[in-house]
Amino acid sequence: MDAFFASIELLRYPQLKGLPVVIGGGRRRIDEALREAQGERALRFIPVDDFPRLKDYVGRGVITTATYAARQFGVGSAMGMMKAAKLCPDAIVLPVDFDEVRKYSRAFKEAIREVAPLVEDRGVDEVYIDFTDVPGGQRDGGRALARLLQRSILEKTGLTCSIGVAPNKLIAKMASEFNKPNGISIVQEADLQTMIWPLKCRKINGIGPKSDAKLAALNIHTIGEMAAQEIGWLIDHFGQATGAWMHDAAWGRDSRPVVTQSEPVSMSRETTFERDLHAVRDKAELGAVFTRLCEKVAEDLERKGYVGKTIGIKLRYDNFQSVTRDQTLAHYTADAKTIRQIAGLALKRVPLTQRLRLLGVRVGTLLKAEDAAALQTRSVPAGLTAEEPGSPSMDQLF
DNA sequence: TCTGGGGTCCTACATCGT
DNA sequence: TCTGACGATGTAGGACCC
Repeated sequence: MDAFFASIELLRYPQLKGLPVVIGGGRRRIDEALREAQGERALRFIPVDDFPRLKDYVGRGVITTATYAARQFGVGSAMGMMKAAKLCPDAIVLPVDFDEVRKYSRAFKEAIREVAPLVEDRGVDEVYIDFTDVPGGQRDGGRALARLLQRSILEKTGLTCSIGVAPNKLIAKMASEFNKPNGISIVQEADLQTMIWPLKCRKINGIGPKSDAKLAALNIHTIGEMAAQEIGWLIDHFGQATGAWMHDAAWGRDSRPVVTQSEPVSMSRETTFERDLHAVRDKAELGAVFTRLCEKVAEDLERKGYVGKTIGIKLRYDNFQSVTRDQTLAHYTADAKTIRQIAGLALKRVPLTQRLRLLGVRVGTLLKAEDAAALQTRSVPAGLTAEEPGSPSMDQLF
């Protein structure tokens, strides 16, 4: 298979070109700051000097993405806003406008599908493309088709796009990083030793901070050093599946197909509080947030046409430790009240003496609503529809 | 001064039925 | 009847991704 990996560059304010800009943080706080300064003026008309700066940012939140100018200061995705403010206090802060992002994401993917129909979704700004059977795809090693895609994306969205071309998804993804922004990189099998092996292990999609640290402790820092290890040695240290996968990855082997269709496994909603909340002292506030989260998950399920039967909660304490509790029902549901009730039971199985930073609700084991309707028997297990006498009401769960 | 939100996948372990 | 092996399933936690 021949694969492309394409990702778009999403910053769209021409007046900010070349400046350090970070996008992220709590959306509401930044929106408020912008409105205070600008009224309802559209972002693209705001003069550069009027944008809020990182040093003025107050509160929780992390950076979603940063311009290359901001990255020069060591600022990057997933970094806390407070830490970033120390590194680059004058960086401009922009809110994440998810509706806009989704709109451009759709246009980006449509533009690609018109040229190459086998596309795998990898989030809002990334896709894999199998171009094996696209007419003319092999011309100039794939470069001609990549250029065509870039042109088409630019025409339809105004966005630039970086593309990696390789024999499989693993290498295509790495290749796309070589020449950003708006670049094309081609990596062939024969380039493995010169182009891939010198890279840090962390560049492999699937090796995160934990695995990277463990590898470093074993004195393995580059992909080439990883490739030099016996597969058995990797399995001894990382387990059967991970060890074998690491060995394959280091040798540039990846047989995963481009998957054009997939079903969601779970849907969830979670929120981090402005301040840490206490289960007893902030009972009313927590209860209201909890109910709202359940309603939102139910709305999501309804809107997308799914039902689920594993209902779970997640919470994060003030020390950042997280716990989850799941409960599986005998039947599928998308009903907010049922979700609230079962999630409430799950919540009761968790110690609530410590302050809470985050609360989340999840519904898993999903099925298309129409498939579930065909399956569903009319009988509902006792105890799930009516409360038993003496059992706590939903308002008493905290 | 810490560390978002929405996901997927993997592993380990407990439990249960055969 | 007891015991062990084994697969299926549920649960909890964690790594990782965008």
